[in-house]
Amino acid sequence: MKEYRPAEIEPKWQQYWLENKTFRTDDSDRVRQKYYVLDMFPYPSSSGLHVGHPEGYTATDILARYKRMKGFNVLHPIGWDAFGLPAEQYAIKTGTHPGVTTNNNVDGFRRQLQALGFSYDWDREVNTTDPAYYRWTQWIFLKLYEQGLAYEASVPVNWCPELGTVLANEEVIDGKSEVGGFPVERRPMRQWMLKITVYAERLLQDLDDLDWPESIKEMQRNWIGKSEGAHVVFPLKAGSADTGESIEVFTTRPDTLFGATYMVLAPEHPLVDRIATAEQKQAVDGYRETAARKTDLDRTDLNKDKTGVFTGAYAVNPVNNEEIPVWIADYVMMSYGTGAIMAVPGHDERDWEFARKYDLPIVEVVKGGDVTKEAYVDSEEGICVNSANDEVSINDLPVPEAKKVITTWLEKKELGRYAVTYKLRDWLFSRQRYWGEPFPVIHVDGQPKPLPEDHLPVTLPEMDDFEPTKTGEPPLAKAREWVNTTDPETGKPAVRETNTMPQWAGSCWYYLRYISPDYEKGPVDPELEKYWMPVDLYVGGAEHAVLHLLYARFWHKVLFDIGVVSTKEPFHRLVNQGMILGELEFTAYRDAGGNYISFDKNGMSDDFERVKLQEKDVEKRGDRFVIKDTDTVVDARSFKMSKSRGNVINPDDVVELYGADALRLYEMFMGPLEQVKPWSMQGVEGVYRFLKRVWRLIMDEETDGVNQAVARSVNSDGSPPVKPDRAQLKILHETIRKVTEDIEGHRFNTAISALMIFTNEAMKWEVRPVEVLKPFLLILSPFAPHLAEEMWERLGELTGVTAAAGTTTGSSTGVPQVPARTLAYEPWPAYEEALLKDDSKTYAVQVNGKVRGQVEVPADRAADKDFVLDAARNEPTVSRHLEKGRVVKEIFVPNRVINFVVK
RNA sequence: GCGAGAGUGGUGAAAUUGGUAGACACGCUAGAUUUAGGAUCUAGUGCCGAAAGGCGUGGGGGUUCGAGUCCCCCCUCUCGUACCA
Repeated sequence: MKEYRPAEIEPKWQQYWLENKTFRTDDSDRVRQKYYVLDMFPYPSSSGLHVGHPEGYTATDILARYKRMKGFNVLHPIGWDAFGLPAEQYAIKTGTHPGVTTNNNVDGFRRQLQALGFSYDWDREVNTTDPAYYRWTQWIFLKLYEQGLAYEASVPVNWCPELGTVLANEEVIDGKSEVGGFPVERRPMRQWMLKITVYAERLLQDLDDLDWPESIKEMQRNWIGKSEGAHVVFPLKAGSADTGESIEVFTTRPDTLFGATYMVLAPEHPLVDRIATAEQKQAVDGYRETAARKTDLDRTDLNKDKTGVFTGAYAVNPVNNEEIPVWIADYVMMSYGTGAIMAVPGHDERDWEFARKYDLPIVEVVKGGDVTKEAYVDSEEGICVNSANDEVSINDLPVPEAKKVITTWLEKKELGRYAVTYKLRDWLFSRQRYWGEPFPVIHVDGQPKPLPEDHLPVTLPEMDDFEPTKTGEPPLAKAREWVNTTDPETGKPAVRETNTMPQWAGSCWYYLRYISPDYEKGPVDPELEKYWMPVDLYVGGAEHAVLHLLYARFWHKVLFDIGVVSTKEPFHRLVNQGMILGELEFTAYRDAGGNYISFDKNGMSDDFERVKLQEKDVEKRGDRFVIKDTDTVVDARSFKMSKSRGNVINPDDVVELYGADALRLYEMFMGPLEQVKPWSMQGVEGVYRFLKRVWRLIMDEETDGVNQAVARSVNSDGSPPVKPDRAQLKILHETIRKVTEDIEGHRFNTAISALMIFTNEAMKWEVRPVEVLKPFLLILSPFAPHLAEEMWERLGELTGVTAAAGTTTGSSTGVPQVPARTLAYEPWPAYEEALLKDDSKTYAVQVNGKVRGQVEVPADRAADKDFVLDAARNEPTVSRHLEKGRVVKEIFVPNRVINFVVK
C-alpha cells in the first residue's frame, strides 16, 4: 500500500476490534467513574442506514472513545427496535414471516454500523423481538397493571381501515396516518390504556432539572398542557330538563363568569340526549351524527367556520342567576376538561366568532378593548367591570386578582372550585397487529386477568396469515389454538388477549436492558443499575421530542416508584442532532410558452415547468439567485432527502468512495451537531483530502514506509530521537487544548478544524518528531479511528515502542485487558500551559474605533501600558491618523486592543 | 394564530466576559508539476477602489472609546403546535 487506501485499512481494524472485543465494557469495575453514552434505538428498516444515522452515532462514538482514553468506564451499546409495521406489511404482501425480514434487516444494519467503525460493545446488543427481551417488556406491563395504571376501556379510537389498526393520537397527522398517509376515522373499540395522566404533574415538574434543549422541554410542557382555573357548576333551568341536572365546566378565566352568555357542550356529551327539547331533538341528533362521522381532518378543515345547534335547554349562570341557552358545537372537545364550556364571547375569540354567527349576546366584563369589534383576551392588563352580585364584586380588580376572589367565593358557595387540567390524555396502548409484544393477559369469564410472572414470556404464535380482519379484530385472533387456553390458576377456559403492544413499548426501557442484557431475575440488575444510571448523554433526532421521550420517562418513573430503578429520570442530558438535507438545488420555472419566470416564494403555480440548474448557471444578485446574465430569479434551497426527490445519499456509497473515516469526519465537520445542514459531496472530498494529508504526514507514497521527515526524527544510527522544538510543541499543545475543549463542548466541527491547522503546519516540517506525531494521532483517533490506529501501529513499529501482541496495558488502572496494539485505551494527551505561551503579543491599534494597524510587542512587556501605547503611537499608519487631531482618550485592553480617541 | 430557534462571503461555517469579523473547509482565479488525473504544491480570493481609503454580520434606531455579540422596533426563514375553554 502506498497512498491512503481506506478500503484496506478500515476492514482490518474493524476486524481487529471485533475479534479482540476491544470495546467490551467491564462490569466488575464499579469504582471508576462511569460514562453512559446512548444512541436512540434504531428501527432496522429494509432500506438500511441513511446519512442521518451516522451523524448522531459519530458524535456519541467520538465521546465514547474520548472518555475511554480519559480513563472513564464507558457504556456505549446498540440494539434494535425491531417490532413494527413495515415488516408486517411486507409479510402481508409476500408471505415472508416478519421475523425473517427483521433478522435480515438487523444483519444489514449491524454490518453497516460495523463498517463505520463505531465502538459499540457488541456483547450487549438487544432486540425487542427477542422473547428473552420482551419477556421483560411484558413483566413491566404486569407491574403497570398491578399499580392500577393499565386498564381496558371502550374508547373512540383512530381506526385506520387501510392499515387495519388503531393509531395513537400522536400517530395521526392531519387526520391521516403518520405511516402511509391513509385516512383515519373515529370508532369505539375495546383497548388497553395506560394512565400516564397520573404522572402528568411529575412529568412536568421534573423537566426543570434535566439538561435538555429548551425547545424539547417546551414541547413536552405544551403536550402535557397544564392549565389552572376553576370548575364551575351551572344548574339547568327548572323545567328545561330533568330536575337536579347541571353542567360542569372548566375555565381558565373564572374572572369572566359574569360575561358567560351561553354554554356549549361537545356533541358527544352524555347530557345532550337528556336536555335536548322535543322541538330541537331532530336538529340536535342530525348535528351529532354529522359530527360523529367527521374525521379529525374534517374537523380541522371546518375550523374557520364554526357550527352548532341550540339544544332548547337553558342553564343558570351561578353568579348572576341569568338564564343562558345551551348549545352543542364541535368546537368543544369531549376529550378536554369536562367536555362543556361556559362561553364568554367578549373575551374568547372562538366564543366571539360563534356568538357573532348565531347572534348571541356579547357582554364586556374586562375593560381594555372593544368587544363589539373583537374579543378582548388580555389577562394581564385588563380590569374587571360589570362583575358584581349581592355578595361579591370583582369590579375594578385586575384579572389575576379577580380570579382568586371569584374562585374563593365559588368554593365558599360550593358552586365551583379551583382546578387544574391537563391536555395530556391516557396512552392508548394496544394495536391490532401481529408483529408486536403479546399482552401477558387472558380473559376469563369475559374479565381480563394478568398471567403470573412465571408464565412469561408469552410468545407470538407461528402464523402464515398476517392479514388484519375486516372487523378490526387483530390477526392474532386467527391463531385459534393459541388464543384458547386455560387459566393456570383456576383451570377455567380462557382466551388470550389478541391485541399487541405498540412499538413504543420496547423502546421505553431498552436503555436499562443494555446494563445487564443477560440478567434473569428482572429487567435490570439492581447493582449495575445503580452504577450505570442515569444515561449521561442521549443523542438522537428531534422527532422523538414528545412521544418516545415522554413515554420512556413515564415508565421510568413507574419503575422508580416500585424500586426497580434508582433515578427518577432516565436521561440526564439530551442532544438532538439536526437533520441532514440533500445537496443545494437551483430550480428555475418556465411557463407554457417556454419562457423563464422569476421564482416567487409566495406560490408558484403547478402549471409551470420546473428546470433543475447547475451551480455554474446561476449567480447571486442581492439576497437571491438569478439565472446567469438575466434577471430571472431561481429557487435556491436544500430539501429533505427523499426517494421521490432522488436526493438521498447512501452511506455505503460514501464509504466505498472515501472510506468510513471520511464519512465520520465530514458529518462532524459540516457544522454544529444540533443544526440542520445540507449535504455536499465536495465537502466530503475536502475532509478526504485532509485524511490523505495526514497519511502523507507520516507515510512515504513511494516506498510504503514512513517518510524521511519522520524517519529522520528517530535516527538510523541509534541515537535518541530528535526532540521537538518549541514551535512544534506549541502548536501540538494548542491543538490538544482546542480539541479537548471542543470535544467536551460537542463542538466537533471546530475540533476538526484545529486538527487540520496542525496538519497544515506539520507538513512544512523537514523533521517531524514522533513525540509530536503520536499525541496528534491520539487526539485524531476519536474522529478517524481507523487511520489513527494504522498510523499508530506504523509509528510503533518504527520506534519499537509497541508491545508485542498478547501483552496487555492498563490492567493496573482497571482498564479492560486489551492487546496493546490498539490506541483505544492510551491516555488522552494533556496540554501544558507553559508551552502555550507566546514570545510576543500582537495588539490591534484603533483610532476612533477603526483598526489602523498592529503592533507586536515582546510577551514580557505586553502588560506594560505605557510601553505598548508608545509602540502603538509610533506605528506609521497609526501616527498618521493621530495627527488629524488631539488624543482625548486612550483605551488599553491587555493583550488585545488599543483605541485612541481623537478629536 | 401561538410557542421555540435562526438570519454572517459564491457555499458549509468560525469568532472567551462587547475588543483586529470571515478561522477551517468547499468553490473560484493564476501559476508549478504531471502522459493523464476527482492527484499534489504555491499564491490570491468579503464588497467598492489604481491607491489612500471607504463600506460590510437580514433592515432601522439606540447604548459604548469600541457591537455579529447588549437594548428597542421591523422583516424573513425553519421547526413544533393547532378550536385545549
